[in-house]
Amino acid sequence: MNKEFFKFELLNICKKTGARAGLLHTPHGVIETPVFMPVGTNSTVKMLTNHHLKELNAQIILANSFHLFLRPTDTLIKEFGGIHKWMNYDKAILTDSGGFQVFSLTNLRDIKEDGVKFKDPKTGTEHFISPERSMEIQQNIGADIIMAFDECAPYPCSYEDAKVAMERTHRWLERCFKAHTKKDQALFPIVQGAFYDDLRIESAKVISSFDAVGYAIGGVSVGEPTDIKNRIVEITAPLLPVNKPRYLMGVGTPEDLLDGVIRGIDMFDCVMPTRNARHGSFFTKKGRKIIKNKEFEKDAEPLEEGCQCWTCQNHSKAYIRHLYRVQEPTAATLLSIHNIYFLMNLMRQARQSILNNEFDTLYQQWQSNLK
RNA sequence: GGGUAGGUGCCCGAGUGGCUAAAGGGAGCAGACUGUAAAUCUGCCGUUUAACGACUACGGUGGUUCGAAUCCACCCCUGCCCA
Repeated sequence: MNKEFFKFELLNICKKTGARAGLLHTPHGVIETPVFMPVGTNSTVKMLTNHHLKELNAQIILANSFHLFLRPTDTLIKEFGGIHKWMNYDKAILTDSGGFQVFSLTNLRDIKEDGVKFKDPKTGTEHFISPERSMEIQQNIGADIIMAFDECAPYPCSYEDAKVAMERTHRWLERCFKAHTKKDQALFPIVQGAFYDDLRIESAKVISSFDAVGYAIGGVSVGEPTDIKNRIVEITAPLLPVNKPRYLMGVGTPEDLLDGVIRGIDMFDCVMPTRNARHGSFFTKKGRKIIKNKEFEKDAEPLEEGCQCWTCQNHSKAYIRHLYRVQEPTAATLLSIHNIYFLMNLMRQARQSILNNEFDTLYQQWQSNLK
């Protein structure tokens, strides 16, 4: 165990909702939960610099070991003294294992018991990643939190396929823990089981039997309806150790985050704020908006009234719309800042309301905002 | 004045007798995106109609033909070359 490096303090469980607020201590700072973690696949949050991340007060970001293994290679990052030195970033970093690529690179991979054969999407070069190899890669990269190498099943998915993927994930988890030796890195196991309640329950139990710093729920937001996602989280989360952080992988929209928090989730990540920013849309309390739309042509107001993000403090919708339409990359930067701030700020507000035992009020407020 | 290349929908541009409301871009309008193969992808885009359809359209006018953006005649305009 990594008790000298990691500690989770569960500060409060909202009396009305069961939502949780806590502190996760890492070798690179304390993370206030619930938290939204921006995704920086290639060791940068797309369109942003470390300066932006500091301004946003990001406490932890993600990177992807599969992508970094291909380029610049994990060994190069190790030569540079690990990912924190590599990208000159001193806050916490989490790397995904490559498990999600097992799911998303459908036509470029071949899953076997030993591991997965992948083709580099850019060059076609074939590579092999096993649980042991994933651990080695992630230990070379050197993030604070590393993820188990799992198999994420698609939606929809037959019971048989879901079961096979889940059981393999469990066997791989055993191998991950055996291969994981660095004490200053926390290895999070991942619950699978697709959208079958009994599989999820079984997986949650198996995963919980491993002594870990935190636990993740994977395999959601792969195209399923919201109510199914919520049901899965609802039956899975309570089966995970109470006094450990719970990470819902790949989620999501502002509403998804609140849906997760109220079901006892502490950590989230999603590409949505940054990808949608690059594609021209931004979050508001009244839902997602598209900056290129004509309605914003002469709109002198910020993206969101009262928003304290740097973008909203400095620029109008009309200006950002113009930048987007003439394909100035700065538009994507400005929208990324806003979107990430929006989700991080939502989690800050959630945290405060949980500490006050009134998360229900915030939750209901959001529901009515959207109507 | 002579020669030559051309004039196509908002713009660029393909098309040289029917399969053409007319390829493909761009612009415009709208939409999608959930552990990032994504600064990407999708739909609409002459007028009218809910739609079927109807109407108008390939510089202009006239002609050949069952049928013309495409062939013929004359005219107008533009680029380039020579005087």
